Amino acid sequence: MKRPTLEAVAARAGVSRATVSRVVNGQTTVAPHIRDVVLRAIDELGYVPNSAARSLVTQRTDSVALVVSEPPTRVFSDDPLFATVIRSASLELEAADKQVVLMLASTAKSHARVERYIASGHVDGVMLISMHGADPLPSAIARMRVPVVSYGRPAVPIDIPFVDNDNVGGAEKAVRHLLDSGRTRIATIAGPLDMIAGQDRLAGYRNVLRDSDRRSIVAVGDFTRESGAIAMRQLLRDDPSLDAVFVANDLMAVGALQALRQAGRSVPGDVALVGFDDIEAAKYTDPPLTTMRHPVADQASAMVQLLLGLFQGGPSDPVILPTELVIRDSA
Amino acid sequence: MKRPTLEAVAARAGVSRATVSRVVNGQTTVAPHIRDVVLRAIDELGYVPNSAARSLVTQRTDSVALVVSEPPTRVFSDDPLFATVIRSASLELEAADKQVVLMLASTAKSHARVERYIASGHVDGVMLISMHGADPLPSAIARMRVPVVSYGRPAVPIDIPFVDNDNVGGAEKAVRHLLDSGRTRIATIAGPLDMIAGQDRLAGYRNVLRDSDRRSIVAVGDFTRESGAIAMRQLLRDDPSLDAVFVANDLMAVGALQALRQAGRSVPGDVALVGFDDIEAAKYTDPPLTTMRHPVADQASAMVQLLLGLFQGGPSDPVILPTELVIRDSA
DNA sequence: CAGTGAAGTGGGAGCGCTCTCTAAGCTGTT
DNA sequence: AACAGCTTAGAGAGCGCTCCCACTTCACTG
Repeated sequence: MKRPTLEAVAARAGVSRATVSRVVNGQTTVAPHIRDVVLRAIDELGYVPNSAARSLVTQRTDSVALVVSEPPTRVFSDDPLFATVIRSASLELEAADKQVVLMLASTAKSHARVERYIASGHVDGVMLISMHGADPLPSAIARMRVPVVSYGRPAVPIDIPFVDNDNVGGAEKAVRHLLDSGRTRIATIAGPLDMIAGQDRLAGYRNVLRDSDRRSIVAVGDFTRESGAIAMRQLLRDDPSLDAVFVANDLMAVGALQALRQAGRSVPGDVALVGFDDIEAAKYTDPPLTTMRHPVADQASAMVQLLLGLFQGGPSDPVILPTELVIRDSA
Repeated sequence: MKRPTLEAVAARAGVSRATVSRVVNGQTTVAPHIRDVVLRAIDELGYVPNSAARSLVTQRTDSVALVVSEPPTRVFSDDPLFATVIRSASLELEAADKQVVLMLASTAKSHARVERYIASGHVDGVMLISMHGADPLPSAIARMRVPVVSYGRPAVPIDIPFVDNDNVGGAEKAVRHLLDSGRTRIATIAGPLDMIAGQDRLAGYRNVLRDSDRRSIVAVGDFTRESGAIAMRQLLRDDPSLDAVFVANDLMAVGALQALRQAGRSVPGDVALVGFDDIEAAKYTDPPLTTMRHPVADQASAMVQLLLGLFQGGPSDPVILPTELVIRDSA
């Protein structure tokens, strides 16, 4: 009643275990008629290789971990990003015949668990999604002898390969667009500075303003809509004559739009607004939001490809994907 | 340079492999001072048990598969349900020290892959999310000798334990609420009839109308907003004097609301509307939607508990979770 | 003081597989 | 006819672990 083993198949086919193994693993050094006999025996017995036994000897598991090191509520509910990443990565890995083990690492306890799991050789590699600088997990995992890639540049300077979108360049493009359209007092609502996306987008903004000798006007939000509204109100107090704002993500831009309307400023008449991310809602705001689009799904599959490459001794150079200015009505 | 084994720890601690194994697995039949020596050796060597070797002999893997048998785009983008289920199930499994292997099974090819994976003993159990009747995967997996539970009652009559919300009872409650508030011509926009949620909610509607000797007026949608609008227009043509509609999900209800407005009917003045699911958007429609709330996260964790129970010979009785009428302004 | 039993430890088999090494069977060349 | 050189199959070791069983030790009982 228990599952058939290689041994059983070998007995039925009248060959040795080794030969069956060769057939199962697609080796060519088996005579065609023997092959057929073996395949029939496999079929009749419903044989499926035992993965534990196999990986015990091969030292491979054909599965990789997708470690999401963020508070669980944020992960799914608030941010469609994660869903897209998971879906895209899953699909890409499936094509390579690898399994995805999803690990949500929010608490210290689950961190320990993740580390133990990875250390125990359960997975061939790790894909890491961790957005916050204070997160100890990336360094911990990087120390292990297992291929790791990161979704997004790690917030602490550790040497693990990553795939990121060009946050700096994207921000530069956005701000330059505002300059080119004749705006002169350009403020920014930055994201949280413990996140790379927050840092880099602010850096891009500063780069362009510095090059054009303009003063930067900065308020900091935390990537939520509410914080965008609050920051916008603060900017209007700080510099009532501003005529453009680069907002580090669309969610905050939506909040900013709201605050601007309440303050009686028209967009883009009085104030031009450029967001970042091109989320779904950006199309439906009033006016529709000009924003920087970056390819989330592509980034996820690039991450998978990077990891798969690593398995075969491929390069570990970071991959930076371009962003694209989507011009709608707000700027 | 390679990972230390039990043998190495045993040598260092000056004991046998068996003793180290006992310590690692928390058995109590080890003298305290020996225990300490072993623990120190483990720590010094950085020993972590090899999971493949362990599961080869124990026949357990401590991981379970979460198989999502739906088109991949639907899975995440359109429906926050999946995200909630995945999050809730992950959290619950983590507490039980089990891993989640996420498998998206959309194509026939990936079906084969999922079956092979499960058959190969990679996981101790399977949680299945499959909403459509024509899906062959539930039956295929049910045939294997592995504990399986389903999120939602399987659309085909196969004998696998499941956790579902009370779709029939919920629909009954909703329709009864409409009756109780004095409505007399109550129509319904049903969901797709190859889905259990579609079938059951329609059945609940019919039950109540039958008992109160009223004629049922049915249009069928596919759970999308557009289909809700279309169905609503059709209902208005079929029976212009209807004064209430039970809509099988909120997304369609949003569409219906829109169609009613276009047709110049006020809600709830002319037509009362009750939805199902209590999605986020239901709060923000105009008027806010009266709807049936069901506990998605609870359902997911109940599914996990059911599966964990199965591992220990627990009951395989279906679990049905109650739904709750959330009265807002539309009815 | 022998006998019993509990507690603690070690030996060794074996989980199901892969892979190296060896042996056997061919073909083809001189 | 003999042997090199190839292809193909089998034997056997071993991956790292658990767990059964046997053994030793020591306390306690009659």
